[in-house]
Amino acid sequence: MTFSEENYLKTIYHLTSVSDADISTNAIAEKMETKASSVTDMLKKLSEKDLVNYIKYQGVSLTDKGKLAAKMIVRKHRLWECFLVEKLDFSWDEVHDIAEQLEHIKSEKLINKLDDFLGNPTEDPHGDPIPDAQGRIIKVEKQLLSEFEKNQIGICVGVKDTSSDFLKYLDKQEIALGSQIEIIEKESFDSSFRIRVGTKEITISNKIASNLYIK
Amino acid sequence: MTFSEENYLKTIYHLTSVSDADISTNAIAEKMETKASSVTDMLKKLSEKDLVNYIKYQGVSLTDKGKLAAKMIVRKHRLWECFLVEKLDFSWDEVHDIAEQLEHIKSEKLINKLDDFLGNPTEDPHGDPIPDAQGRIIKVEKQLLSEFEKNQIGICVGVKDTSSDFLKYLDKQEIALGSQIEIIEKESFDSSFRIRVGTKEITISNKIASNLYIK
DNA sequence: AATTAAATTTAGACAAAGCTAAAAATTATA
DNA sequence: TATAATTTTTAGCTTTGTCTAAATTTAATT
Ligand SMILES: [Mn+2]
Ligand SMILES: [Mn+2]
Ligand SMILES: [Mn+2]
Ligand SMILES: [Mn+2]
Repeated sequence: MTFSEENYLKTIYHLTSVSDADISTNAIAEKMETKASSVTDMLKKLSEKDLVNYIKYQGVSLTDKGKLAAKMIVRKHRLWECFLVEKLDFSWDEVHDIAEQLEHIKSEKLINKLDDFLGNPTEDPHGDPIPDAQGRIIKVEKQLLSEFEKNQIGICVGVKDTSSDFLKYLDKQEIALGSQIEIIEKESFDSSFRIRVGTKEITISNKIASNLYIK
Repeated sequence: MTFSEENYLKTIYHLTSVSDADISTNAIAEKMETKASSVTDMLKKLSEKDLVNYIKYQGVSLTDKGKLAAKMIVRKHRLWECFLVEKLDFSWDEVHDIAEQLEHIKSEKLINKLDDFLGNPTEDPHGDPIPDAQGRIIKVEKQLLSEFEKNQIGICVGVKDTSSDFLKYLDKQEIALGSQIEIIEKESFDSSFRIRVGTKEITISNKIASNLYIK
């Protein structure tokens, strides 16, 4: 499988996890910053290899084979992110681009040994689940902070937006995975929040609250 | 720089280290298991980028820029091999092919952090030197076992042939980097050797002796 | 020196993956 | 329902890196 094929599978996998319905050509093109015509070409190719179910004009979905392949790429991506953060001391906003490269390294033995070396983690540095060697995922119950109400208390367990900018903002506010967050006030006008993180009280916009997963 | 360009540079670098003279198109083709015409095409491209000095029909050599680039790829290859052996517990005959992939990962920060994580090793699992971030190499004095004479004693510090088959043979004979080797007898008829490795006495062919570096 | 052999380059073709522009199908709207 | 807007596909072209076959250059041998 080529890098490009792997990237398409991964993108379809990620789009599926949010919408559930069949994925449109344009949605893939937009996410991958490529042209719809290129997507069509690749969908034919993936369909030929039985990795996706593709009907002209109707969108695509992953076959079981394609889904497993996608999960293995996600597994590699997230394990490498763990390695970079936990062993090489990278910060969580620096690892994604490097993992985008490392996820394409082909060696089952390597990834399984890496998994063991890291102590078989179930989540990556952004709180996202790591599929095991069989593609199984441990789902963790979590809600967006924006769905919380006044006086509720939770633990930050993940981020929805994993952009470097957002992660650096969280660092600045001293919000990390494991931080306790208490809703002090919810402003009805703009849906912003007054929250307590550890000992500090801060105000965050609704956009921020909509990208933080809490349990 | 593409994977392919990197592989050509690396090949030219390795061929240079044995012959010193300009490298021929055919030598590159043979080493890379490709066709001479493909090599010619790539040499033009590398020459255009000032990575090699290339004169039609006359062979190539690396420019300073090309040599440094090649060294950085070799650096990555050998550091990853160290990682695989020392941290992930691979054996020395399993790591080359995986390192062939990992050597193309682009991130200076990654490779320098990996270097630190490994304790800044100067040699890879096969006894080959690891260039530092500036491309400097610590040369170690070493001779082929085949050049040794009766009664001489030395330490195994490297292998010339790094094929899996040869490395597995050495494992079987319990010869590893650091093993003490004493020449008991040199058979003049076929240039085979009777040697002592640790407590054991074994006979090795000249071909074996010509692929073991001793200090 | 002339001829032959070997090495190297050129010419032309192909597959992968991308693009633009035009055609076709689907969806939305009047 | 007919028309317009949007989405998707097709057709044709480009780049990268490879190949085969033919042409050219260099090296080796009479
Ligand atoms: Mn990531
Ligand atoms: Mn992640
Ligand atoms: Mn190697
Ligand atoms: Mn090595």
